[in-house]
Amino acid sequence: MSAKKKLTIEDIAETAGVSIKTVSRVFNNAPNVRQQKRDLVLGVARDLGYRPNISARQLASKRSFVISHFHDNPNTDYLSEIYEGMRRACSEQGYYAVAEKLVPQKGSYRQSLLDYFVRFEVDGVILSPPVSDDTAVIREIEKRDIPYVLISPGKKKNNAINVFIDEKNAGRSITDYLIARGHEQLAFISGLDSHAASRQREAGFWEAIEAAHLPKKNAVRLAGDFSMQSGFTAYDTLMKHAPDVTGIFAANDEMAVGIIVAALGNGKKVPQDLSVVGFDDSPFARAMWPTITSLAQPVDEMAHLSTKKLIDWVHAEELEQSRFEFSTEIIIRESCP
Amino acid sequence: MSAKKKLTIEDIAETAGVSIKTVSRVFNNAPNVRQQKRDLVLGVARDLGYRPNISARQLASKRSFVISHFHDNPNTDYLSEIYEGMRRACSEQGYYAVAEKLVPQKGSYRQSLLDYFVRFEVDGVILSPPVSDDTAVIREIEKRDIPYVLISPGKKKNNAINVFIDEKNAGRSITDYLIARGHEQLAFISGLDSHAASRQREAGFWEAIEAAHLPKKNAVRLAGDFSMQSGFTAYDTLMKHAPDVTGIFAANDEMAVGIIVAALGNGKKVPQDLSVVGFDDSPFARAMWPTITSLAQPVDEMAHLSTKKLIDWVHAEELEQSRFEFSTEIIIRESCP
DNA sequence: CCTTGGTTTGACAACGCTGTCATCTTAGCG
DNA sequence: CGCTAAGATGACAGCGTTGTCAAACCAAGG
Repeated sequence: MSAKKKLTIEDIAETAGVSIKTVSRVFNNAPNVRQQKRDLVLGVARDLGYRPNISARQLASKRSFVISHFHDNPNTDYLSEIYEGMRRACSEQGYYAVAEKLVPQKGSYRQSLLDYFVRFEVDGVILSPPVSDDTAVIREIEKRDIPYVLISPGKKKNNAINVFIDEKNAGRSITDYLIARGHEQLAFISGLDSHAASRQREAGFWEAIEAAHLPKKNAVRLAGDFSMQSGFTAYDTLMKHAPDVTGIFAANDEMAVGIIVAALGNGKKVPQDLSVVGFDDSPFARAMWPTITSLAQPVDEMAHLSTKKLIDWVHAEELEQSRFEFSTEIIIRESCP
Repeated sequence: MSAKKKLTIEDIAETAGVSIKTVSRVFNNAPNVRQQKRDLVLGVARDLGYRPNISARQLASKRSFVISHFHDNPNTDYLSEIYEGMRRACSEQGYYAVAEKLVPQKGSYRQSLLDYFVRFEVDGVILSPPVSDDTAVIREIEKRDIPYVLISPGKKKNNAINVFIDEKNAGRSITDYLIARGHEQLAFISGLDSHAASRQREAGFWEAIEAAHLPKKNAVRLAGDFSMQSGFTAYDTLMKHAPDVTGIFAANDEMAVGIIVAALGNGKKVPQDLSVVGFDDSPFARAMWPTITSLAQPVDEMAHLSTKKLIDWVHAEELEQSRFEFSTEIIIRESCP
């Protein structure tokens, strides 16, 4: 219950017997400080429980210590994971993480971004789909020389941090998994063809079929649109045209739910009669029963790493590495154990 | 593409022909400024596009201009809505909205909160369930005299802003709706009894039955646990013991999904043979097909209003009104049109 | 027309930090 | 052992606001 007075850089400087500037250098990881002093200052600061005042830093350095995530994605689960990853990285470095939903106008998020820039200052920006594919937005950010991250962009940019997974490879590996579980009659339920990701996942599917030397006729492709209902419908079609299929790969979890519901309604047991795998590891995959085996992106980790690299970039004024590919993980659950 | 130099309070003072202090007063809505000057300053500021520098404000005023939402709720949809409501209110007043997930230790979020307070300064706090029921957390916040909001708290506090809905009334109104649609044989699927909200919703259910003068035997209650699967199971029980039921009220949307899936599998048509309503208006209610009629809380609005009131409180140093009850809305969809 | 006391306005010193630049050390070399 | 250049350290002036307190103004009463 001690009345902890607010510590300033001067308190630290005084008890460490150095100038405030040296303390400042230590806290900014500036070069040209003897290791011994660095340790001394750090020790004193820790003992006293000192933290630099963000506002004063901002004011003096003209930096904002704010990293902003611009998005427009209805998948709140995805957004939350990104936010959490950002928050951790920011918190480690004394930055603030903020998220802003952009509103499209005439097909671009540009105006919405400009509205934001009038009001707030940011040191770094993170863009997630679909904003990460808005060239007008990217242009505005580059014009201001703000370091930025593109999460899963349609096309990667060299002067930005790109974080992504290999969609094709992911489709390949989950199909490999189905095959490894003994399935030889497979089906792929596609999402909307306009989504590049769906097409790439499908490419992975066919690659796996080929690699396993399964005859082409053992595999079918059905068109879906990412909705539960399209999964439901796909099941009917499947029973009509390829009733021997035992393993299904749906391009997202919602369609997997639809398939399972249809199968259950049709008296089939999942996974005994029919195994199903999804994609995205969404809340649906966890809430459905049987729970759904699904392919997960390490979204939190992607956000964490890229935020860290972004802050490094802010400090270094130079981009070191521009591409970070992440590997995916198959979350094994009841629908295909 | 003009190189817009950064404006300071001095620029405004100069072109308005007043002192910087007067400009400051205007922007802080301080008393004792002649209306005429106030308008003059505001006009000049608008013309030049001036915005006060947040960091300088923070530094000089020792306020942080940060409102923080502490939570630990897996429902990201709910969190996102809160964040969006906060963000709008904050943005209107030049505040930053941040969200922080607290981690329980030994059953309390206290330590996690303290860790945060060591690192950051906040002007106001928003707590949502389950954090809003952690008395140790509330004590820490009160100890620091930080204005705070409790969203849907178990017990309301007089020296805090409480925002909530009347759960019982909500249960009543959605049951009324079922009855109004002509259903006379009803069932309620409960959630976990440990959740006060579930019990209150049920109370509303029975109140509606009584008000409609339906015989008690026309209504049954089945125990669920908020999971999809428990809804699925409940359906079987229902068919065994009360096959005449035509209208079901599930205490949340996930159980409603389970019920519908079971019914579809059983060859029943929803809503023709069986009507189902849920609660929470979650993403499941929108993604399922048939889409699910559900009761929605105005979460965004609740967050927006309470954030606004919270900021008022920060400025006024005094709490005006402590309770804000919100009314709910029935979102009519296909499962009970 | 002068007081009086409240209202309005302004001058100036903080606020806690970083940038700049000057000064002091130190290691390396002839 | 002295000289030099690079490295380490410090003094001090901002950064753009608000708080404090003093000064100027103004209306009303005597």
